[in-house]
Amino acid sequence: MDDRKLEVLRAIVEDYVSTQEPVGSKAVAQKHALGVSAATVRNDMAYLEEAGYIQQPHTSAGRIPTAKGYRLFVDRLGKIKPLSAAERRAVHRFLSEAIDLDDVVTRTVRLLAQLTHQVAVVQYPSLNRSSVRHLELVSLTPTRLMIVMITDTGRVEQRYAELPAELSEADVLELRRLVNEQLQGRRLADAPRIIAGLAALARPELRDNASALARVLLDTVAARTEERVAVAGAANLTRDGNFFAGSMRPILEALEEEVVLMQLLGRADSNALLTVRIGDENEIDDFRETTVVTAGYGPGSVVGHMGVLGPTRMDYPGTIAAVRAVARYVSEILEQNR
Amino acid sequence: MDDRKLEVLRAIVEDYVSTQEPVGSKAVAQKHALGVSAATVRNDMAYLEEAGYIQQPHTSAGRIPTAKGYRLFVDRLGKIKPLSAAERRAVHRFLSEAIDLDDVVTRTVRLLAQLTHQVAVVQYPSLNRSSVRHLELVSLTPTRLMIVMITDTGRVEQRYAELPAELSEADVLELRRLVNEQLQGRRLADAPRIIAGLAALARPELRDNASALARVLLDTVAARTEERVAVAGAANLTRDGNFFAGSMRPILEALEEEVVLMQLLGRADSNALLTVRIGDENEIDDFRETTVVTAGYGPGSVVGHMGVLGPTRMDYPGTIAAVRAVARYVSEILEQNR
DNA sequence: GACTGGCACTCCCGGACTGGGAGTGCCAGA
DNA sequence: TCTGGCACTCCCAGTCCGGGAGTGCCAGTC
Repeated sequence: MDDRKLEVLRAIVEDYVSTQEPVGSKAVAQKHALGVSAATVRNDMAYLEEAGYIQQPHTSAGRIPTAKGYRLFVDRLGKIKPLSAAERRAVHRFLSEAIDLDDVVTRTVRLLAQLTHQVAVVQYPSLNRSSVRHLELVSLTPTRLMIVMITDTGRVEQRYAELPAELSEADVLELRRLVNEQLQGRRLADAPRIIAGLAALARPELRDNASALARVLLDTVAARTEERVAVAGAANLTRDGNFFAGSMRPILEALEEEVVLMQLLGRADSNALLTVRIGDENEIDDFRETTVVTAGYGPGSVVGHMGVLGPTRMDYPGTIAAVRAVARYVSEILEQNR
Repeated sequence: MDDRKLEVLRAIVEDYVSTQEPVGSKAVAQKHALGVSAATVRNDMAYLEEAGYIQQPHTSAGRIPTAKGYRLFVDRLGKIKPLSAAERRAVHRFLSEAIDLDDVVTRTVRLLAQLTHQVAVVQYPSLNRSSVRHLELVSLTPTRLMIVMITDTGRVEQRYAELPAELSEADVLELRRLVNEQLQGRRLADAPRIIAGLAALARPELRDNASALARVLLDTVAARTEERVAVAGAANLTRDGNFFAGSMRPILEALEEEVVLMQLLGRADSNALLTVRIGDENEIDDFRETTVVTAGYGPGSVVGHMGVLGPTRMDYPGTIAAVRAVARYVSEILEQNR
């Protein structure tokens, strides 16, 4: 495939993204200074269509890119356009004002939605990849205990335990020391094993209570592996003709299904810094017309993913740059708060 | 206004809600067994239109209710239809499986959306109306302190404080005792006053650190009066012809603006068990075509509001029943966890 | 006086039709 | 290999039109 054909493809992608209308040979020849006539462009277009990069909505209409065409564009043609200095400053300031983890995530997801004009999705730092920073036990009544777990990524989980026997304040102190000794600094993925042996380490008189506590702890670290995600920018779905009414419904529904969102984010290859899945590269049926751009973030290692979701016809260079920049800033912030 | 006219209005509201189409005199006379002819119904309709309860989209079309008409329907004609026993059981089971406050709110908002087929909104228990159950101080480094505040409604807030001087473990214990002594059981609304006097109560050597801590505490209880809300069921906006594309955008946008949502929920008269605001009774422009049904909830006193939001053309008896029932169950659950 | 059947009238809605325009494919010539 | 020309295709928006649903009013009946 020669260079000019690639240029024609680039022209089609760029024009179609900005106008949302099939682009014809004449427009390409004129606006993009290829130095050839419309007829020549037509020949190239015929080739590109044959090869599956573009298609015609109907005879005698202009061409629009296929998923395969976008893929080629992203891989070989799109030069990522970095954020402006002003944008970078704004991102930085907005994120550094966050007061806690919840706030970081909320701000991040809004920022992404605003920068990209798409729907943004941010996964909370995964519990599995976090470690225990501190466990707090608070005695509510002699037989009722509140457990608060704080992770190094700033997540706070709380649970209640009903105890089989009464517990004195001194007992609570002892249990608190025990669980912290055993669990502090440990990765949550390793926690279940440790918790299993916990009761055996307590004084015999405390053993019943300790195992009740262990059961709840186990639930805290394991069962709630279900991950949380934040979403923003749903209104962007209605942007110009982003989605025609018909295909909007299932997407709005999916946005409220953690499972689906996690699939979209998680399928991202964790090794890659940034993943772009275009159209039917998403294996979920409702997202055949959708592109998902995701990036991992975290202090050092990846503890979660974030991304945006929009029509395949999106501004790839801009979107990719925004997602990458925001993921980096968030990682920095988590690093600082470590 | 005689009884038959009211019956005609009821027929129009009910038919229009279920068919979404202007209803004509013939349909009313036939289906609703009023024992009179279509011509008579026409006379009544002319009266109802004159009085502002119904209107004609255009000459020679059927009638649709106005906001005033819905209002009359809700106030005088709608007999609330209670949930079925099966529904009640399902609600109860689903909510009682919640593991913490976050989970209660998440489940509640989904449940409401599903029961009513509308957009549901649930406010987290207001910090202002909660009291402090426990304050936990965790020393991260000698000059960095994590503060975790737990309220009696189960909310957990965390903050970090940078300290002017180093703090020993014993000092942390002392401060923890001090702040808990002073604040435990106090309502958050009263907390700022108490916190202001906090530093003065500490040992002179701890005073600088205590006031740094106090500043952060103040921020925790006061600044974050900004309330949180959960939303679900946005996909229901696309239901049949619920909202025409044009009016959907601003509503999706509003759903991501806490401020607007709080306005919608909060304007609810706190004394009323249940509030229905129809069409232009909402003072927000984008919600002129929208009805909001809200209820307060809480253990004993009201600590937050929940509700649903949909087109004025909604199933009032069913929606009202659902909101009321869910609010009651949630209140019960909070009562139990107190 | 309240109700009813009849009737003329209004207006929306969907389908059929049409002309213009944008874009294509192909071909012959440079 | 590229280009200008040309016939062809098909969408789109506008117009026109008939059917149908619903109304308002009126004169007649109980």
